[in-house]
Amino acid sequence: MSESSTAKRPPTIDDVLRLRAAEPVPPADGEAAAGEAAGDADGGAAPTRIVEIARLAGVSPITVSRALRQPEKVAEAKRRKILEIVERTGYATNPHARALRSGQSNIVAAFVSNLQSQQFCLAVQGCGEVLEPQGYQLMIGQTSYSYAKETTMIQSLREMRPAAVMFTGVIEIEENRRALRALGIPIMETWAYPRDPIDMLVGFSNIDGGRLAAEHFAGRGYRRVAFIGRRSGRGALRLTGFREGARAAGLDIVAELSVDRVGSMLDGRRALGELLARNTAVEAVFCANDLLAAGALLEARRLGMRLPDDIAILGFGHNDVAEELPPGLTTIGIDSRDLGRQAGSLILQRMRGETPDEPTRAVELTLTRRGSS
Amino acid sequence: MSESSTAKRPPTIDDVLRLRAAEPVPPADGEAAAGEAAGDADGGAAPTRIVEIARLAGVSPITVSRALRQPEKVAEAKRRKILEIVERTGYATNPHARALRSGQSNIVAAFVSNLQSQQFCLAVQGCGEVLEPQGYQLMIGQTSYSYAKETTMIQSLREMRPAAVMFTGVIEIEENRRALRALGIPIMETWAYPRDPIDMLVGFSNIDGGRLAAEHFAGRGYRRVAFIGRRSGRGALRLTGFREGARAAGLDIVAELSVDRVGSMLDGRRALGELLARNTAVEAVFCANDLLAAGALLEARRLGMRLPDDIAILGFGHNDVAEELPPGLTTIGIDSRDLGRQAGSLILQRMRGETPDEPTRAVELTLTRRGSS
DNA sequence: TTGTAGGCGTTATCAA
DNA sequence: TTGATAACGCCTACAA
Repeated sequence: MSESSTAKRPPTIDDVLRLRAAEPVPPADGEAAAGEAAGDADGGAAPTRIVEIARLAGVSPITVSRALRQPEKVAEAKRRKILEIVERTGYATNPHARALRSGQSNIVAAFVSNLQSQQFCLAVQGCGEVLEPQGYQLMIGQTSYSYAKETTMIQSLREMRPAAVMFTGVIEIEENRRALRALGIPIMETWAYPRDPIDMLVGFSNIDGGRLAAEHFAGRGYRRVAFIGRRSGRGALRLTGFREGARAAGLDIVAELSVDRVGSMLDGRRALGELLARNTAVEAVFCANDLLAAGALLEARRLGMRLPDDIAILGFGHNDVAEELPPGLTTIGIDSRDLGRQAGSLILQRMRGETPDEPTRAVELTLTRRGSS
Repeated sequence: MSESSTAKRPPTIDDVLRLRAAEPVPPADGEAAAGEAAGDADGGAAPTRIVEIARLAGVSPITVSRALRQPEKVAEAKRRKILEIVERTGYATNPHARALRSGQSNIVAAFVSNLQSQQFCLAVQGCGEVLEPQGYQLMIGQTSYSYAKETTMIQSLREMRPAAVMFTGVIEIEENRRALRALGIPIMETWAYPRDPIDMLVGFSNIDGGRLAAEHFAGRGYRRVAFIGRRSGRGALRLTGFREGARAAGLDIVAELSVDRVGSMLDGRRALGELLARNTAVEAVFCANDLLAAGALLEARRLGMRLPDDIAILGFGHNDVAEELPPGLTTIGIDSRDLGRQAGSLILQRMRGETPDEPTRAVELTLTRRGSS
């Protein structure tokens, strides 16, 4: 994009001004409190142990514990008094002591393939919305689409001892699947629809997504179509479905271009350039994700093509920035936040010892048509 | 963007196909292992207590503990043997027991203003890169630019008892600042340069950023300039600097448009439309963040304006998707991942009981010029 | 350099 | 419905 060079992909920097940010030098103040172990703040230090509450309430510690965890087992009056004291003093249970004794952590680990992905983050947010009000905390990690990293993270789960784990994806490596099962905690996979989820699943069929893309193209009257995407993971599934759909509808797949990275507009741009250079008279392109599609769309327009007449572009993933690009990107996707919420509520049920009657769920894929197709 | 309607902001959906994703129904398998407490997996269950390692190594538990935490205090041979056994058996320390006894958690809480922000996520990733190899785990929360949410989260920190906290922002509310100090743990603020950080800071001056914007416009010969951004938080600081710089350079600020949301292309688009409707003969617009700038840029081009001749646009934040938009967005920003790394290493020092000699650091602001200015 | 004794704060278990 | 007792697994303090 930089300058007018079109070949160079890493956007060259035309002009860089450097400025050492220097507001009037701040005194290295504020150090006072931090660093010490037990900051005692403003006098009214909150109690740190359950016995202190017990003393104030005139009951035994275990009763306070019950009032907090199983309120129904404590007499109305006592319970009210205890909770009032807890509230007033700002007492907070020590989660480490609790986890140690009960074997129940309040941490739920969430692994995203890529923290930069809007949709994955939305799913995690949705999951957090359900779990946090119940006192659980999400610990977020990134697998970076790397099996090695995934394996490392799963190892570290053994140390972390979370109450449950969720992934924005499915675990393919058998060894990792075994390791996860061995944790003996609820496991949530998402974003695909494998036959044999490890434990619970809120997913959708990427193959169906690809098929839907082909059907959409067929319905709009395009016949010469192409695919841009990764050849592994979900990209491969979307391609599989796209091929099936194309065959069924009698479309010609004139090219399948593979890219290495996920979420790269530049790769999409380059791939479209390459596709056009092949002179395949392609009419419509399905990109396995929205950022690739955004790159392709920008490149097409840069070359003076009109969408969708000269070429149609279809993305995947409901990325709202990409979809804003004129003339609007048609895209297939799911409601990621809702997926996250569903995942969260299943996890919650499982953590409570209930048995969800439907531990494997499918969410709806939708195609949103805009100007690009 | 939808259809050809230009007024409606929430992109209308032209056409929605629904498809119940239905791969061949998967057997609700995989349930087997999960749900139970102590999954005993494949026979070779890893030891869960330090005594088991001690027994295998023929030493006392405390020696194993030392070999793990303070290896230099254990004789070479014993240490090697112990670590070999730990490695081989896959023993993992129970973090809860450890935290309970030592008072040292291995959890670092990180709060981002918005999980959807590429730059904030990058900073968190950078911080994690430094902390994770040292055995710390990042727990990520979102404050949603809401003081109320911020207060709630800070409350929950009392329960969580992390080893340190980092924010992609600074804490303004005095009550929250007090509450944080009272935690007695290292606190890291970022993304601004206040005079009185709570504890540690890796930041930059948003005022300088605004000033830099004005200077850039002056240098390029624009005189009639405008601002689009929030009137609170960092947006307000950037505006302050922009005003100062404009005054110093003799520029006319012909308009200051405020938006309510952060990270909204639509708001940027609308604001630019409004600005142009005012007929102020504006030559250059500084948008307080890149997504606003992207919206403004798209709107300008939709109206057939050429950049930068008809209008120049300057963003803030180094968002790489926004900056890809033709003709390339000029933007001011920092290296967020590096900021995160610096923050991480300061936090690390503090957690180790060292006293960083420079607990308040400034990172470099850079202006990257592309086609839009 | 290694070990012994004991407690961190909570909750499971059993008894009243 | 409430309480006494003990134990979760580790590490601090002190001793050898």
